[in-house]
Amino acid sequence: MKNYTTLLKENSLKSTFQRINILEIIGRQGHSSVDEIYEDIIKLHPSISLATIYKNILLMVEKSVLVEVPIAGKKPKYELAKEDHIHLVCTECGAVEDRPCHSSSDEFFNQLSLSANFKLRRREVNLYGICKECL
Amino acid sequence: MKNYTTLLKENSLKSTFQRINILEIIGRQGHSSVDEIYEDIIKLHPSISLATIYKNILLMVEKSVLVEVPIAGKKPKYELAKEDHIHLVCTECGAVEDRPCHSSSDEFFNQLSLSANFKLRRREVNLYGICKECL
DNA sequence: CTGACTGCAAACGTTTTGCACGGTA
DNA sequence: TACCGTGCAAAACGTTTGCAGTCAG
Repeated sequence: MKNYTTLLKENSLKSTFQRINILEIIGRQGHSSVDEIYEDIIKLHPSISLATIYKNILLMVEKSVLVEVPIAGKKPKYELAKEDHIHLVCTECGAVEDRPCHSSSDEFFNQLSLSANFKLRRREVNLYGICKECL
Repeated sequence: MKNYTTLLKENSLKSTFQRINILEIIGRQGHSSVDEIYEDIIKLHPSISLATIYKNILLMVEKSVLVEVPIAGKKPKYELAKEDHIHLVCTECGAVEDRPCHSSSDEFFNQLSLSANFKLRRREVNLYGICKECL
């Protein structure tokens, strides 16, 4: 487990109770929406403001501490920045699972970008379907 | 060019001026947000209601005539349902360009889903970066 | 000690809803 | 003609903002 205080400081953000908690929740849940974070955090810190969560998520996405994961038909989720991976998104229960990438498709995406004169910054692969729990 | 009246009827939707126009705009622009559709449609049909656009987009997504394309940090766009493809999303100007898929990465996604006991329904690949016009 | 961060409440923009009217099949 | 679809206005919702007080460094 990563030290979140250090992570924040490396990105010139002050280490506050609120931020640490947001990061811990996302770290634990894997992928969280603003609401899921809020629901979870008020258990420990009942006076936290939703606005604080919004402000911090915005800030941490800007600083690339967090990554937004947009999901068709749902509110976006947020995850800790980490190496590229694939999302399996369950359209029944909303769960999101990570899977490792595949070097040959990555290479294909690179080539494709190159040939389109496109400066690639981020890849996003979401596979929508029904997870094994929901089947 | 597809006949939109037929497309609507095949999906048991009545063919109205408003729906035809929404489909034509999306067909012409490729990928459109609600606002872009609205801005464009009021030129021809100044009395159209935004609510009508929302209702119809929702309906046509349900009927799989349209597909929602969620985009990190932006409002979602909508495209006509068609065969799988890849999106090049420019983070400068917001343009979205389509590119054909690659059978070997498709095969990888199928295998991955199979091994995860995941019933795959839809693939979504977005590559974020800077397009050649913006470079 | 000082600037950055927080909580609150109000403001804002977007999306949804209910209803009376109008248009398609 | 019977329903489905539309436009309008209001309501609901999610997100952002400004500000006064607080806290981390």
